[in-house]
Amino acid sequence: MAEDRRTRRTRKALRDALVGLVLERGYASITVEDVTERADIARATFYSHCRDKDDLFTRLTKDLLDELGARQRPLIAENAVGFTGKPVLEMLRHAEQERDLYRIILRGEGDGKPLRMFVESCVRVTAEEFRSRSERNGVEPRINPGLLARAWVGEQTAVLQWWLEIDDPRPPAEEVARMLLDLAVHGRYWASGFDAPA
Amino acid sequence: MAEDRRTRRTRKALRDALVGLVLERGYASITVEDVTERADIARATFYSHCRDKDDLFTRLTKDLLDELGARQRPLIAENAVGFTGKPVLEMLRHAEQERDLYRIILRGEGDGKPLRMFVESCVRVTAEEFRSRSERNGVEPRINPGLLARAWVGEQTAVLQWWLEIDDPRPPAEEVARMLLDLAVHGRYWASGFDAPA
DNA sequence: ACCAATAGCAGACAGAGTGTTCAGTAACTC
DNA sequence: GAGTTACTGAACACTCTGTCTGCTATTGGT
Repeated sequence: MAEDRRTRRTRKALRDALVGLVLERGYASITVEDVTERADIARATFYSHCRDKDDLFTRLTKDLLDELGARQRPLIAENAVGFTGKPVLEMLRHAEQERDLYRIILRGEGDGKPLRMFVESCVRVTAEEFRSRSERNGVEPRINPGLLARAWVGEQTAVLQWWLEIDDPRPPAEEVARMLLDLAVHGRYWASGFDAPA
Repeated sequence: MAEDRRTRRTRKALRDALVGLVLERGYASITVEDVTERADIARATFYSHCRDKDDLFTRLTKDLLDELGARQRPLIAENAVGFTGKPVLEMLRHAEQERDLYRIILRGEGDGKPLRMFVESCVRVTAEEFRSRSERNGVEPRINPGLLARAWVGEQTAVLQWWLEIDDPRPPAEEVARMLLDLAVHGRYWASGFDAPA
């Protein structure tokens, strides 16, 4: 038996209501009643789906991460050989589709819990990617691998957030991915316009 | 007339109580009464100092940023010539002194508002630094300057957070600063152990 | 087309937390 | 020491939470 149509409709309505309201007014200031009212759902029904507001937000985040993971997985294998930049590009595309949910997560709504889930998930993937690339190419990292992974994820996350908050003519995902790749390969010094390392 | 001693004591107690509690239980789950109880202050007194919990947290963040700004300002001028890495090092030192407050801000507590204040402040400083360095050295950035500043701040922030959450033998601030500088100059490709750009 | 299962509804409930007020008491500054 | 000011403790109405109730209407399976 597939999921009941009513359940599907309700979950979708709750999701849209939460995302929209958080985007407009901020997570802390919205009540469960605000959500149910916008979703056009009885308050009691809310509680038959989630324990509370946090629980709803956490589920949405988890689903998003699962979906992102599924889309990135096939690209990560080939990326382990050289830097293809494909996993990042895929993330940018996914983020553009799910823009509003990404925005509220990246803003740190919900006391940063969803953001931490997001970052942790990226770090796991990245650390594994780095490790397998090192091994495959027989090279040793020159700086602390923990720091390296965090730095890269931090860079991605910050750029992603910046990019998603631009609303009118956003640079295309491909261009942003290319800039991130340039930054990775040549460093910030080069990117600022300098030619030789200090 | 200097600030009343009672006021000073109360503010300090509120600060310590808030920071401690948020660190232990998370921002959303603590009440004003929790704070006043730990601070050993009447609840009414709380409201004579701040409008609400958010207001208190925001003030603490603002004060922290002012202090950080004051410490970095003299170092930024000389950094505009070459990359000295001194402003970053100063931030690391400041963060180590004010570790717990930094930690809760960086975690995104308070729906990420303090974190956004922090990031925005860093971006302002960084963008200005980049701009003046370009001008002084007659070079043009090779990639979008907005992205560049965000990426650098994102990297710093992520590393800072990672570093502050390590509790036992934290690598010294100087070492972390050096790694960040290496990353900036040579890029992540080099840092992973590869020799030549792809 | 029907029927059992189940999702959703409206409304009521106690309990917790908020933000304000106020008269009384202590501590501080000068 | 006198006058000012900060803190106290208790009470207030209010909002939001999370749970529970009996009732209704959709739904998926056969």
